[in-house]
Amino acid sequence: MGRPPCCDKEGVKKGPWTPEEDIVLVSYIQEHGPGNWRAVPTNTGLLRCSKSCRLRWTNYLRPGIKRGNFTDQEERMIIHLQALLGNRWAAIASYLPQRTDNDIKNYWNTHLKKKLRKVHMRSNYGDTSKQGIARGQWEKRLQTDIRMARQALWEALTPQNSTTPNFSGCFSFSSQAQAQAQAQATAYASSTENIAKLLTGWMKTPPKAAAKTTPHGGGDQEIGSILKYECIENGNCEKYEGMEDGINCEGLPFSVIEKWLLEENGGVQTKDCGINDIGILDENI
DNA sequence: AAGGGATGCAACCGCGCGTCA
DNA sequence: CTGACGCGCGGTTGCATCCCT
Repeated sequence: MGRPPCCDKEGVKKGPWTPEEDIVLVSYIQEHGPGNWRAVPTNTGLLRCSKSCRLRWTNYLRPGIKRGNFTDQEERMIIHLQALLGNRWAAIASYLPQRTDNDIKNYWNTHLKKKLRKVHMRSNYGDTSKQGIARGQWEKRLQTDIRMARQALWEALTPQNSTTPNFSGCFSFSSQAQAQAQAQATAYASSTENIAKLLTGWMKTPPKAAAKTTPHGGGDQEIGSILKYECIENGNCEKYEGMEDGINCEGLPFSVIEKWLLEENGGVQTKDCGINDIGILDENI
């Protein structure tokens, strides 16, 4: 039953990628654009399966990926989105254009899960007489928020409501959040100097095909992808020209869900609605 | 300084979905 | 209609590094 694995051919290399392989892959994609992964190993001579090539590109070599520590905003956003969407990492990643789904998944599994469990234990065994009231109110509010968000999601995905802003995965943060995110963005680093150099050239002249093909697929993300190139070129990844706070990257007002998700990410306050208050995620921890 | 456990992350695997002949 | 194929996604694994004793 089931399809035979795509990578069980003899002579197919597995394990960590070497800088040389990276360069071959990047050069090929620079020339042909991402996509048609089946053809990549045969055309490049790489002893890797197509899947492996795609994964390496989308999770590591693709320009615009931010590596390094997650910001508080990103962290909270992941927590909110995980509560809302579950383990749909690709969907969550679409809200954090500079992060890959794999990165987010790893971060959740290694950091956030642990953190939330810890916080939850503390709240279970600590003095909850005061917290109980606050938690009850907060949970009520969150439930309402989730209902609204689901409604918004439903509306956004329903064809007749096509005027609703879609989930393009692109936000404009408040100035404080921007400053922080921008500072963090400088943490982007590639695995090797060579690749970084290669990508520098690549980013200066992104091929049309590359902008067309998205890392996660789907029409909405195409926009995010294109804007990513713009932001790389402009050197400003948080806010695009003509964008204002409260306006998404398409120049449309935020949908309910976007507003909700950003409400507490805007640097207004972080005390009450940080992860310390997340208590309904037990099934996911 | 050494070694053993814990941690983080890149990469692999299997499955589902969409497309096309 | 159906089966093959390509791609994307989520879960899992394995290895390198870190940290503690």
